[in-house]
Amino acid sequence: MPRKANISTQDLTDRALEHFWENGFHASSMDDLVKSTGATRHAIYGAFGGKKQMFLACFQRYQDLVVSPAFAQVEEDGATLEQVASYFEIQITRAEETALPGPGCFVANSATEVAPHDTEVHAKVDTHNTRLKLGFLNALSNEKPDVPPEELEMLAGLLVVFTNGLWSTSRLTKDGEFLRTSANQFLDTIRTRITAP
Amino acid sequence: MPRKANISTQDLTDRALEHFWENGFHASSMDDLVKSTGATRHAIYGAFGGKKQMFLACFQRYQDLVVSPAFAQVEEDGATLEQVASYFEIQITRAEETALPGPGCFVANSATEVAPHDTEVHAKVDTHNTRLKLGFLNALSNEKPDVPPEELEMLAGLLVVFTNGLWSTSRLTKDGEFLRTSANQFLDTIRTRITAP
DNA sequence: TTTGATTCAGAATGATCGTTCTGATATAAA
DNA sequence: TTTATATCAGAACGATCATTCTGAATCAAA
Repeated sequence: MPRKANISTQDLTDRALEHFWENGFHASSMDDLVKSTGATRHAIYGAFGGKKQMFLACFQRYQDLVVSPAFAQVEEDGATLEQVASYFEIQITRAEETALPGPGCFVANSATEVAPHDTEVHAKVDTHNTRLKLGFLNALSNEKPDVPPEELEMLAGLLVVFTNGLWSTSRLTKDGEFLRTSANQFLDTIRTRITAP
Repeated sequence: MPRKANISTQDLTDRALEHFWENGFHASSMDDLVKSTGATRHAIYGAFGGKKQMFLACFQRYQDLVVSPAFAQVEEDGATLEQVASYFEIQITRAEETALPGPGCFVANSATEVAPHDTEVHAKVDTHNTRLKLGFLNALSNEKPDVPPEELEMLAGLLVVFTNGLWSTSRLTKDGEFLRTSANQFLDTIRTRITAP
């Protein structure tokens, strides 16, 4: 038998993330993960300690690899709804280039599959959603600083709800253009709302 | 004459539905289901044939017991966005009276947890979402018959996306009032959109 | 009552799970 | 080379899963 190549923990995490993302936590057995990562059980348990800890590492990796690169622009000082639109566009394009219907959002999936029965994952999902809301609020208050803060907060919450709905839908539809127009139309309704008297 | 069962199949389904709804498919073991339904394994396998078939029966029961009573009004001939608002109100109130964060929507949960790896469940989820979209389209076209049909269809799709987002959020937030205002504000933006030039 | 069918509670079964262990093999320093 | 360490492939382990089976208990009809 040919000996397996040594794999860095980061590569290992990347490959595990891909598998968890596609299949979820429960449907990913250690046998599957050994096969799809190309690592040995020894390497996996040495690097993470167990399946659950590997999953948490993948959660963090997803933030760094997928969420942050697309969402950082929304969190920047001068960001407006244009950056929010760009965030949606990036994610939808990525989904189109990968698969539709596709694996959706790793965090949103974890929210329904794992979080309800695991406090650690629940906390991580909460943190992510708070981050989204604060980012959206940043963009909204730059877009229209004169709108009352409580209304902007409400709209930021609305955007988080809609985002979750988008990823949910991306697991069922093969129509990327529908996701795109949904996002754009929704942003349009937000825009007209804060522009109207 | 066959002996009368201690638990009717419908009661059995109701109790199984409750457990599946709260815990999902993978986290519900047959041991759990035997305990929570009060039925024997013999009764369960006799009535359904297996875990998966019992789950599908619960899926149908959820439509009849939860979806239809709330959504039928949206599908009626004269329905407008007022009925859509009432649909959201009913579901949010039920969630508040049950638990928040709560089990969300059985269909939406199945969509992320089961559907991606099970064609039968996938088809049932698709059917449900199509039903939602057609209902919303019915209400929208009654509300403003003069708006171009393609725009109404787009808005109906938007409503489905938002609905999925709402149930997703209801699994994380304990703030029912936030769900309520989100739904109402979103409906408001839809209303102003089809009223504006 | 007796009989035969039916449902009971729970043990048995075989598969699969996450995790640990074993013995072989490669690598690096001497 | 020799030796020590690290990593390999994969078997072994105990727990748990869905499903089937067993024998006692219950019921309907004779």
